[in-house]
Amino acid sequence: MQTQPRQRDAAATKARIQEMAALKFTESGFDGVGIREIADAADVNVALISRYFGSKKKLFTEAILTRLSIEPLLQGPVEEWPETMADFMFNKARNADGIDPLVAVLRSAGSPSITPAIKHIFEEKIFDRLAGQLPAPSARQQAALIISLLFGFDSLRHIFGVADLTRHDQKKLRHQLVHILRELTQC
Amino acid sequence: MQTQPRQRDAAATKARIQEMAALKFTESGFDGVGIREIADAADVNVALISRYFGSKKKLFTEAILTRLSIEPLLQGPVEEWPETMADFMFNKARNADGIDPLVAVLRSAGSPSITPAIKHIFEEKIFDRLAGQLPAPSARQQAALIISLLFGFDSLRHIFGVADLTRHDQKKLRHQLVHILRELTQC
DNA sequence: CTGGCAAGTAATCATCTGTTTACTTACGTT
DNA sequence: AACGTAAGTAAACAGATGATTACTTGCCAG
Repeated sequence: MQTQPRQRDAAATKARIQEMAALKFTESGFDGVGIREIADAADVNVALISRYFGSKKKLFTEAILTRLSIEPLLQGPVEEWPETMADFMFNKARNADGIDPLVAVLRSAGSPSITPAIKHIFEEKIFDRLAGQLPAPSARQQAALIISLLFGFDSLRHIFGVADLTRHDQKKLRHQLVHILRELTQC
Repeated sequence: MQTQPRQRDAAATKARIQEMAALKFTESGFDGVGIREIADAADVNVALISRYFGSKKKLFTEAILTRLSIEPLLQGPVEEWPETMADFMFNKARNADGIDPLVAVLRSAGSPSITPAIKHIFEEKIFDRLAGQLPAPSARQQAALIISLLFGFDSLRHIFGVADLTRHDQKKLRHQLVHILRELTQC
């Protein structure tokens, strides 16, 4: 029995690589996955990764960093942001495809080769973005604390898997989170 | 010219390895450093690492995880904790020896081989410890949010190097941090 | 039908990984 | 002074890493 000759579609192949890369990077961070692993998951030859993306680093940038955005949290008026943010944090079935750029970034915090890129994109697309939309005078400090809280919360839940944050009766926790976020967006 | 014959002192050598390992792990996380790099920094033969610590993983445990403690934050009465915590976060010139277990852990979040160990030690020595000392009814949720904030704050400052958190005029930021921590330890 | 370009492949590159081997040599005990 | 234990060393292990090579093959324009 001969294997079916592969259909050729560069665009689709590149997209498939990017998708599986995003998934794998989410699961294991930048250093935790090899390009062979990604290639296998995408059912693609290893050499194509270098061909289409140049390097593993650039693949990470295209697959993860470009998906990083705080925009979903800034819908509606400022007063509603705490609720929106809490929802976002708890509904991190987000795409249901297992891809989570923030988790990928947190898991890649120890990879010296990409932290500069992370820092850059992060300041530009997350920090400045949030600080710019906050009305209050000390917007930058507020933004810093808000993001600290959300980042740390995500770390505890998804990276270190703290049980108390993973439980199902999260009403009280959610309530407290909203309360604190309200405090942080106002004062 | 012949190199001086090396003095022999197993205890001192082991201590030197552990110290330099702690430093290197702080700088680059678990996957970011090779044992040869650590051995060179400690001016020691690579094989001695395996001999004295068994494996890189165990070295990480002994060098980093055992130094991880929340105790310094829980001095004095609960009312003073916010100040103490803020101080601790800002004074992270801590030992001045460049070793920072928390940073090392954050930078190692993407290394699947040690995250279970991190999680265990962390829940035992950080989370349960804090939750147990908080007086309020929903102590565990509060503990979770406090640690989220502190972890995220540390990430932003030391891993992603957000400029606004690294500045020198941190009075206002410190004030806000204390304010939020007070809110988190009381309500 | 047929060239040619581009998509896909297998094999190999050099380097690095953590760990272990067999060996040499320093130091305390007798 | 001789010896044995243990500290330290150099070399090599086997496997994985990211990247590149020279090659085959599918597909579309002419």
